[in-house]
Amino acid sequence: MSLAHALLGLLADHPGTGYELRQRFEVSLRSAWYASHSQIYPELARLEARGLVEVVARGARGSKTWAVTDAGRDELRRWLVETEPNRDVRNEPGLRAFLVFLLDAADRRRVLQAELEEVRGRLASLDEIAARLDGLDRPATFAPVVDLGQRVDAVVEAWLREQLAAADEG
Amino acid sequence: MSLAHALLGLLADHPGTGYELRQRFEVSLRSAWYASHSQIYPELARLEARGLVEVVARGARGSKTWAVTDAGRDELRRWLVETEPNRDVRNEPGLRAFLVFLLDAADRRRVLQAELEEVRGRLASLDEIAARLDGLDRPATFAPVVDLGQRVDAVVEAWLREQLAAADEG
DNA sequence: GCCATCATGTAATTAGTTACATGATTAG
DNA sequence: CTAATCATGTAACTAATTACATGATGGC
Repeated sequence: MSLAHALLGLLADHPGTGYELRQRFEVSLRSAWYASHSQIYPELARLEARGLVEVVARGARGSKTWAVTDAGRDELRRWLVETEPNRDVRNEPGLRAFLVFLLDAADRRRVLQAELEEVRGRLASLDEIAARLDGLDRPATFAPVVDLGQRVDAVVEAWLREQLAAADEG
Repeated sequence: MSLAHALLGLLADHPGTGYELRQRFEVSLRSAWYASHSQIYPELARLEARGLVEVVARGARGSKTWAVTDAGRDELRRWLVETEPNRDVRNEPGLRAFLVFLLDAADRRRVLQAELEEVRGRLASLDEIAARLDGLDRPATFAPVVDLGQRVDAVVEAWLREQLAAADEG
C-alpha cells in the first residue's frame, strides 16, 4: 500500500495538515498519486498508531499539523531502497490509447483531438510550474520530476499529432 | 470502472477465454491495465448478465470462449467517445520518482540504478515486440501503442541517466 | 451577515488483492 | 507417469470511491 508512503514522503518534504496534504496530492504529486480526504484522514491516524507520524501543532478549526517521526523516515527509506516497486498499472488514459484503434476514423479523430487538447493544457501548466520553480533561490525538491513530466508529455503530444494525421488521411 | 471496458476492448479485437484474456493483460495491455483472474471471471459473468458479451464456444477443461455482442461494441464506443477519462493516477514507480529526491546521494544512486535496469529491460522487450509486429502481413491493431511505449521509455531512460550522473557528482 | 475556503471526520459501497480450491490436458 | 500449463471458480480481506455530515474562520 503506497498511500502510507506517499504521505510519509510529503510530510518528509515538510509538515502539513490533512487538508493541505490533499492539496499537495492534487498539485505537486498529481502525475504520480492521488488520494481523497476520506482516505487521507484515516491513514494519518493509522500512521500515528504505528508511530510513523505525529501531531506537531494544533491550529484554528481543530486543524492538526502532522510531521514525520524518525521511525517514519526510516520506514520511508526502507521502502524506497529495500522493496520492489509494484509495477501493476491501472491507467485509464493509457487504456483508452489502446482501445481508440478499435474505433472508426471519425470517432478516433474525435477522441485523439480531445486528448491532444488535454495534453497541451497539462504541458502549459507544467511550463508555468517549471518557470515558478526556476525563480526560487534554492532548487525545489521535486523539480527534476516536473522536468520528466514535461519530456513525457512532449512525446505524447507528438504521438497524438501523428495518429491524428494518420486518421485524417487513412 | 474501466475493467469492464478493457475486457470489451480485448474481446472486440478478438474473442478468447478468461484465461487467455488474463495473459493479454500481462503482455499487450501490460503498460495500461492489469487484472488478475479472480477479477476477470466474475466481471465476464456480470458483462454477460448485461448482454455485452456471450459465450461463443466451449472447449476442453470447461473452457469458454467469449465474444463481444453488438450491444457490447456500442457500449465500448459510447464509453470511448462520450465519457470523460478518469485521470486519477496511482502509479507506484512514478511516486518513487518523486520520493527518491528525499534520499541521500548514495541511496538515491542505488534506487535510480535499479530503475534504469528495469527500464532498459522493458525497452529491450518492446524492441522485440516491435520487430515481431513489423514482420506481420497486416499491421497489428495495437502497434502504434508499442511505438508510444518505446518513445516514453526512451525519455525515462535518458532522465534516469541524467539523475544518476547528478547524484554521482553532487 | 454571508460566502468561500479551511478543516475534519464517518458510513456504505465498489474495486482489487491474496488465499483457497479443484480438476483436465498435453508434452516429455 | 508426472510435471507444466490450461482453465475456472469462490472467500476473506484490504483499498478506494462516493455520499453523508458538521462546523470554524476570514475577507468583503
